[in-house]
Amino acid sequence: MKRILNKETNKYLDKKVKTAGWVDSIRSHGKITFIDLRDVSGILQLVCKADIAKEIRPEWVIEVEGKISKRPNKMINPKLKTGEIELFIDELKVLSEAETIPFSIEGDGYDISEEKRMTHRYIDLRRQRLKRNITDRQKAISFIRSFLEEDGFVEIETPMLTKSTPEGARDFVVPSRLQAGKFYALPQSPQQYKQLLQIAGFEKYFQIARCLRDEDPRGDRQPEHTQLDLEMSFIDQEDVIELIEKLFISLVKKLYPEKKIQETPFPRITYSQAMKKYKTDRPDLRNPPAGGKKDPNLLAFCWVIDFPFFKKTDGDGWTFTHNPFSAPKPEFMDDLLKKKNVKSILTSQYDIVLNGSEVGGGSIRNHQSEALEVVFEIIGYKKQEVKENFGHMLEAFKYGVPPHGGIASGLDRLLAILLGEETIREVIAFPKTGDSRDLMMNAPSEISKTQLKELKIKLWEK
RNA sequence: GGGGGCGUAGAUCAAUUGGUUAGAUCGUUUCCCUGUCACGGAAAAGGUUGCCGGUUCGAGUCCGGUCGCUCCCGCCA
Repeated sequence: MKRILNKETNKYLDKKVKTAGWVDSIRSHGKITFIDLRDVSGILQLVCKADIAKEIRPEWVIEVEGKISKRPNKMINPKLKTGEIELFIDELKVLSEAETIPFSIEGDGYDISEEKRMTHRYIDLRRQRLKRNITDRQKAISFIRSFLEEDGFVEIETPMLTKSTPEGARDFVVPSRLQAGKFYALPQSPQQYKQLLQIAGFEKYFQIARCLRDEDPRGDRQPEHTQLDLEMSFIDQEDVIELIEKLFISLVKKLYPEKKIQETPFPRITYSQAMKKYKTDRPDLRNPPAGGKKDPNLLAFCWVIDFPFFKKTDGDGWTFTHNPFSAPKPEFMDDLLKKKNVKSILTSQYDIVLNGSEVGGGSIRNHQSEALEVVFEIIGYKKQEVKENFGHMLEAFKYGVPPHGGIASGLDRLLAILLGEETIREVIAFPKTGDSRDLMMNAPSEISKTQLKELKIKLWEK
């Protein structure tokens, strides 16, 4: 007999079926025993004589065959999808025994230490809340994919092994064996590749991209996170904003109909207004609720625009505030080329903020190589450094560059907000801890002397 | 790199401000129970109070160190 899912048993009234799963709970009443069987689709109540149930324990994996019967009217459980039926066990087979699990998977699990939850993440993921989070995540990503594909976007994978760049976040580096002494970097974002894909003529690119940064994590930051990354040619800021608003609004409408978006189109606020009025560049625009209690279903998106392009470094030089490949706003192009009024040059950068969290950012890119070179000059790169680090970009810019721009949106943060989670760890299947370790795999870990030798790496004495 | 918080049973916490044998709930084990669904009832097991040292007649409690966990600032184009 073929095994069916618990949720499918509804269709097999008075028929014999086979199901399998984990023993969620056992309620013994002497001569009769009830077992809640949990599988990916939900819970099914099994009924059997005492002696059959006596030899099993919670979290054991079992397979049962038996007849599906309607429950007596008074015994219907409205909380279960299969609450009107139950399975009378004819045969029970233990597929796997289980030790007592180290923490309870009943309830939301917020009060259990994350150290324990992370060490046994595969047990924590049995929890209903996390099952929902992870499957909802997939639904959202699936929605985004089909939305963009219908709009003519092509999803293109870009390399994980790439080149370290000097500015921005610290890179994770990977030693090269074949080029001993040299290192790849894991991508902080597919920024350069997606621009090169515009030069290649794909015009509408997107990717559900993993981005890696070797910086200290927080509740809303992990060493690796997932972005919706996209880039388009022959467009301006309005096109990107329009696309993202349409995407986010339809995503919320389709998957979270109970949520309401406070204002559409999303309000726009300049960086200087935001700093003046809210003292932050990611303001929470949710209207204060009447009763004093925040509405968990309220979503207040906004765009923050008109960021300064440059800021002073600790020394007396300049650095960029967001992205060196951004174009200045058109009216500042002249100042940029002449390196005049550097402090007041505004970038075409736009950030999208949801309930006080930055959930995306992008810009119209600087597609003229002379202007890009000036940016590098302002931030003090020597000609040689520019050639070494960005020579490939400047070279590519010689061969016909369409005006282009795009955005990247942090999906972990977006999902965490939509699912009402405090940290993005709750929407990631296997997250890292607050100090970037994987407690389950015990990573990072030391590598063997042989591996080090092959890579020609000598460890520093402590 | 800097700062804060925490470490007591398998889990989550308590212990009246230093005083008898370190408790509770959940979980676990055994027994009873034919309609439960967080079943119910009875009983039991389970602790080097993270570790080392100090103060004290006496330390889970105070002090120093150490290890571990956690959050925040810096950092994160």
